[in-house]
Amino acid sequence: MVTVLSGDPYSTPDVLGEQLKKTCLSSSCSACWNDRKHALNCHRMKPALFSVLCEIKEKTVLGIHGIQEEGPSNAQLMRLDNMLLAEGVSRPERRGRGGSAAAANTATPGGCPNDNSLEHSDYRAKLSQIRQIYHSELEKYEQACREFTTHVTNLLQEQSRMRPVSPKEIERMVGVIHGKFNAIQMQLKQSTCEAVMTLRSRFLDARRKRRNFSKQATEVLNEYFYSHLSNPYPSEEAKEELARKGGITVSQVSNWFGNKRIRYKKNMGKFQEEATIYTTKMAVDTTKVGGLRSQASCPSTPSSGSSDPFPLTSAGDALITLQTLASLRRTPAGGSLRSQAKSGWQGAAPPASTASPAGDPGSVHSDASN
DNA sequence: CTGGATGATTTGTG
DNA sequence: CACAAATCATCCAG
Repeated sequence: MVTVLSGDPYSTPDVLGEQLKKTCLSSSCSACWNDRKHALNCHRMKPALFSVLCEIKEKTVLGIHGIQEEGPSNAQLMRLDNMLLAEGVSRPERRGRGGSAAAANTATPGGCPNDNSLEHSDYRAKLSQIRQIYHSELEKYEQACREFTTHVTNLLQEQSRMRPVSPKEIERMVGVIHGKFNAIQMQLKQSTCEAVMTLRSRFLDARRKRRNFSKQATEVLNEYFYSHLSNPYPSEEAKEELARKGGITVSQVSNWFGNKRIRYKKNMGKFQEEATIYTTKMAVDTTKVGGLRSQASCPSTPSSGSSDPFPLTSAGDALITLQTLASLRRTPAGGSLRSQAKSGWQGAAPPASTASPAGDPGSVHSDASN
C-alpha cells in the first residue's frame, strides 16, 4: 500500500531517490517536483518557516476577514425562533396530547365562540405536517453541515503539511461554513413561518369559518324580528338577551338583524311563509297567555319563563303582519311591497303608534287600483 | 356541481 | 357609533 503510489511525496524516500537518479534529467517533470517538495518537507527549518508564514497571514488576509458581519441576521433569527417556538413548531412531535393540545388551543386569540374543535383538529394536523417537514429538513441541513465541515477540516489539515495553515485558520473556516449553513437554515425557518401564518389565516379566519346558527338561535331571532316588525331594532339590552338565549354573541345578533332587515325589505314576498309561521305563533302565544288582555305584558318568547325587557309592541306587530299578508294575497304585483316596507322602517314615520286594525292600507289600495 | 341561503365584512352616511 | 347597502365567502340542498 505504501509503495504503489509513485507520485506520493510521503512514500519511502529511498525508492523515489533511486527512480529519480535513473530516469530523469529535466527540472520540470513531476518526479523532480515531488522530490523538491519532499526535500522541503524534510527540511529542519520548515516548522519555523510555516509558523512565521502563518503569523503573516494572520496579520494580513485573515485580519481583514476576521471582522465578520453577524449582527442584523442574529436578531432576525431569534425572532423566527421565537415565533416557531410559540407556534409549537420548534418543539419535537409529541404523542401524549393531554394539556399540550389545550395550551395550543388557548393560544389562539379572539377565536369565535362557537364550538370549532373539528376545525382545530384539522388545523393541528396541518401544523403537525409542517412541523414534520421542518424537522426533517433541519436534520438534513445539520447533517450536510456536519459532513461538509469535517470534509473541509480534513482537507485543510492535510494541506497544512504542505502549506502554512494555522489551526486558527481552520477554525475560522469552520465558522464561515457554519455561517453559510445558518443562512440556509434561516431561509427554512422563514418559509416555515410563512407556511404557519398562511395556515393560521386560513383556518382561524372567522369569515371563512362561517357556521349557520343553531335552530334555537334562529328561532329566537326570528321571533323577535317578526314580533317587532314595525320597529325591528332591538336595544342593547334586548340584543344581549337574544344573544344569551341563542347562544351567540351580541355582534352576531346585530349582524343578523342588519342582514334580516335588508333582506326582508328587499324581498318581502320571499319571507311571507316565514312571517306567517312566526306571527301565527305569536298570535297563539298571546291569546294563550293573555287571554284577557295583552296590555300589560306580552312574553314574546314562551320558551323562557322569565319576562323579557323588550318593547311591548308584539301584539300590534303581529296584527299588522297578518293584515299585510292578507292584503298581499289579494294583490299579485310585488312592487307595492317595497314601498310599504320602506315607509314602515325608514320612510316618514313608523306605524308603530297606529296599532289599529285600520292601519295604512292606502299604498296597497293605490297599487291595487293600478 | 350549482344556485340560493346566510353569516361576516366593507363601505358610505348621518 | 349605529345603520343601510353592497359584497364576500361559505354552507347546503337538489
